Amino acid sequence: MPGKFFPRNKLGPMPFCFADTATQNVPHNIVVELISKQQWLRLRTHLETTTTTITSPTTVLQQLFDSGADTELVLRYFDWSRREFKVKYTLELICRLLHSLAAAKMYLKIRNLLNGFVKDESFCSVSVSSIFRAFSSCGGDHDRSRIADMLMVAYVKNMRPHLGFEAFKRAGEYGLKLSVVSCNHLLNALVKGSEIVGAEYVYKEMRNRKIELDLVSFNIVIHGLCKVGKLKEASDVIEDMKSLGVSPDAITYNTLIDGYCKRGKIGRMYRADAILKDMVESGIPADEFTFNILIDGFCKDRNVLAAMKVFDEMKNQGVKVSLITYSSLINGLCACGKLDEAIALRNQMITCSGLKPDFITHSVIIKGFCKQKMVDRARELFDDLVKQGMVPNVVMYNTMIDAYCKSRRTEDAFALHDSMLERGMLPNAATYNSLIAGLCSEGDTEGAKRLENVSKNKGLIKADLVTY
DNA sequence: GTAGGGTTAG
Repeated sequence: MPGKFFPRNKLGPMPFCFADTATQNVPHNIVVELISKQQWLRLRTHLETTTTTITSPTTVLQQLFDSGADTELVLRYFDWSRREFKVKYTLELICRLLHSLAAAKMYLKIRNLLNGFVKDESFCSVSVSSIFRAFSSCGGDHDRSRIADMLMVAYVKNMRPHLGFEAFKRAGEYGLKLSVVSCNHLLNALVKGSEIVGAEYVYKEMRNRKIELDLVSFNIVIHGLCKVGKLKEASDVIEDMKSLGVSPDAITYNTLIDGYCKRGKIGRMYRADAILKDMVESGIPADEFTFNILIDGFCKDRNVLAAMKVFDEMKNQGVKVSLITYSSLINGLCACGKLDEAIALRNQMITCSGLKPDFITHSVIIKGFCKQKMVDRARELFDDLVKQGMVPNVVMYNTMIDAYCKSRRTEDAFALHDSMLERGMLPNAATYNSLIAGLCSEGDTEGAKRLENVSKNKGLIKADLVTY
């Protein structure tokens, strides 16, 4: 039976092999595990009635399509042949498969397939526009829209937000309707990647295309605008959403409050407070996030007193106090040089709230001690952290090294530099700059020059960063 | 199926 599949044995999951490979492009004696005997019988029937010779996996796929084989079977063959032969099917055949899957409403399978494609470098090098062109040749509008929608999400979820953005634009050109949730995925990816201009474009375009924006869409857009300090615009979006019948929730208000706290100019905490009033008046009580945002905001505003008042209010209202709450406060106290109070608060946190200081809590206090030139106290905590199984990162090492250097304890600094290397951590420009400055301040110009060369050879020093 | 809060050295 030249050029035909035939069964090899009849036990267990039915295997079969390609025969007569001499005249074919199919590797010799490849055993295919089909899931069931029934599946195999169906495939064989399709092939026997439609073909006499098999030339390549691609031909088989085409023949399966043409014979009207059921989609499940075609997909099995598709997956298997890609795995076994490393076949790269043409875009046309892939589209054909996606469309039959869509027609069969096998959306989960489409999602899985697309995710697999998008993880593949060679698929991503194919321009999005050519993929859309291939898509447009078959299937109905509804299915095409759903596939485009899933493709966009696949790009976004697999760290290809630009391709997702591209897919969003092409979908518009082809008049394909995308879902809000998918667009939200894209919006969020753009905001996370600080591509706010892109996010604003998507937002406007969603409105143009009559994709009904929901609460999540608005919250993401507000976050994006806040992230780049466009606070007025963010407030305007809240008005827009209200007029479109979408009520802001705690996340909306918290995002805007945080925006003012972090990006606002003078009077930002006053503004933040005003938004809080709006929020409460709209019937949305301040939650854990709100309090934490305000506490951190006041701390960064160097107003620890106000932060403490918010903290008290938080406890009065029975809102859950967390490690984040304490870390923000401890950070505020450290930044003001109130180390004793910071330590007291940390102890209070452990005894009263049963919370365990984590890496960030430690970092904050270590940095506080270093800033106060209390390098031994910083070191105690540093060692403590290591004892607890936490691993200092490069920033923490650099903080300690810099403090040692500024205290004219270059030897201790170099000892830490060495332990950094032992831990497999790479010193960076900041490390070297501190050490070089330390050597200089001890009058070791030669040593400083040597180290500068080491640093330069690693390509680390930028001209404007040279410290002497 | 998607959205908000704490540390980043010189």
